[in-house]
Parts: sequence; C-alpha cells; structure tokens
Amino acid sequence: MNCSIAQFAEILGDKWGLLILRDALVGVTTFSEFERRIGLSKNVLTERLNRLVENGVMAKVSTRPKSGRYRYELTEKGKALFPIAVSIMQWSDKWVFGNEGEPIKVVDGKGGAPIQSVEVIARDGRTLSSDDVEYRPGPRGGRPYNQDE
Amino acid sequence: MNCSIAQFAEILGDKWGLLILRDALVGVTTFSEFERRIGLSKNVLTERLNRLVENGVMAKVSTRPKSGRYRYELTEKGKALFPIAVSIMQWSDKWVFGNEGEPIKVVDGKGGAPIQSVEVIARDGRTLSSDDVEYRPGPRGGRPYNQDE
DNA sequence: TAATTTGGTTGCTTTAAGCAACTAATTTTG
DNA sequence: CAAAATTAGTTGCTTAAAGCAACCAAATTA
Repeated sequence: MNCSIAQFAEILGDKWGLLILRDALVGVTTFSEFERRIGLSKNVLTERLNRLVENGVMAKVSTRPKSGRYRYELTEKGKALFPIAVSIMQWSDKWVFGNEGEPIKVVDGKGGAPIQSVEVIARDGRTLSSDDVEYRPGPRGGRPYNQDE
Repeated sequence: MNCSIAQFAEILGDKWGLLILRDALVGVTTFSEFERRIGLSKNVLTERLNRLVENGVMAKVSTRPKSGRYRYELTEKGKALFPIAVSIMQWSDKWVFGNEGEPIKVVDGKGGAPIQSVEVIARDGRTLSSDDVEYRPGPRGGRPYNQDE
C-alpha cells in the first residue's frame, strides 16, 4: 500500500505493537518481561516480536551464546520511533487523562527537566496545526493518498 | 489501564483507526469516501467511526437536517492527533520507503515549503533521542509504566 | 420516473486472538 | 547437588473479531 501510515500500521499499528514499543523504550528486553508487563498471550507475543525483528525495528540477540536466553532490543530504526511514542503520550495525557494528571513523565536525562511538547514546525519556525498544511504528491507521485483503483 | 499509550491504543490503535485518521486529516468526511479509500467493510467502518465519535475524536454532523447524510469531522481533540500522524509519516518515509521517496509530502499551507522533522526537544532546545530521557512517575504516580499487579 | 448514491444492518464464513497445557533447556534456591 | 523455578517458546482448543455478500430505506441525480 502506497501510504506511509499504512506501512507503519502493518509493522506496529495495533495495540500490542504499541505496548511493546512503549516497554522497549523504557528498557524492557526479555520475552518474559514483555509478557508479564503487557499481559498478552505467549503465542501472540512471539508473533509480534518476530514481526518487529523481521521489519528491523528490534534485534534478537543471545545474552550468552548457546544459553537459549535472548534480549530483544530496539535497532536504530526502532529508536527512531521515539517521537511517535512521545507524541502519543502527550496527546493522551492532555486529552484523555486531562486534569487527572499523566501516569508517567518524560524528562531530560541531563538535569531532569520536562521536555517540550512535540509539534509540527514550519521551515520558518511557526507551529502548524492540521489546518495549516497541504498534502502534495511526493517523488513516488501519482495520485496522492490513494492506494488502489 | 494506567498508561497513556494504552489509552491511545484503545481509541485508534489499530490499522483502520490510523487510516481513518489519515483520511480525515486530508479532508475526507463522508462514510462512503472513507469506505472507498480505505477499503474496509461497512460494518467495521461503522464500528470504528462510532468509537471515534464516542471518544470525542470525531463528530458526526448532519449535512442538512433530516437528510440522512452526514459528515464525520475531526474535533479539536482529533485535530490534536496531527503531530502523531506527521511523525508516523516521517518515520515511514525515512525508514520504510527510504530512497524510494515518500508517497506524500506535507507542506506549509503558506508558501508550500516543506515542514521540519518532528522531534523531541528538551527545555533547553537540545534534540533528544530515546537514550537521552528518563521516565518518572507522574501525578497519578505509583509504579511507573506498570498496569497491573 | 428510474437508476444511483448514501449510510447503514443482518447473517454467514474465515481469520485472529485468548487460554491452558506442555516442553526442554537453564538458572536459581535450599 | 538435587529440586524448584524461570526462560522462551510450541501446540491444540475455544472464543472473539474481521471480511464478505446481500439487503434496505431514504435521498439524490439522470
């Protein structure tokens, strides 16, 4: 499907994929810890982790050779999902939790100051809302945002 | 579940939810146009749109009173998902499509210049990667990023 | 006036997810 | 050092969700 969002959705566009990403970002690496924290069945976790590995988002590495124990860790491609995760958290904190307050705070590792709100910024520095942009066909061109017909 | 990402996932954390958001952002409003562009079955589309309406992400408004024709449009809460959609597109463009080039370009409505890359910025202006942050329990506190036990 | 479009609903089939039991190494505990 | 527990799964069965096709009534277009 010739759509960036659809591509993302294929790789981790479901509940479990997003929760695996969340846990991976906070440092979870083992099969059993993902299982315990997320609370999904083993066969589904197996399938989802395999998909992430196949798509280069995570790497499966042996802790010690021949041990049968592994670490699942984010690749560079996986770590690049960080702004997506943060923007999701910020949206939820504001629009779902609201004045209840957020469950987790993301802070700068150096100094512990809160981070800025993730925003879409124009080349000239203006913050853009969804009404301020236009969509143009890219290099792959053709009809924009259409997948079939 | 006391987790911001899980809350988001409940509302539109699946393939169809993300594709509906994509289309809504580019201006799709009618049931039939969502159906045609996304290519999902009517019953699932009905259920998904209802969920988005129930959660305040979209509003269902009659085009003309008593006409039986509706527009599904993003609320303020829904439009606030914009940075998430853009960060997903940018990730996919870079890490999935790569040098093939992106299918769609998001440009500034004023002047048509490309937008900046969506990033996580510290209070002091530094761009932060996933290794540069820490996670602290928020006001809702308790154990961070744990939902059960 | 007839055909088409819109926005669905209903019923059936197929696919995916959840659950429990089992396994075979490996590691920890007494 | 033996027994228990943990890790990282697999297999089989059940239940929930998605896909598909047909159908429908009101409104719109030809």
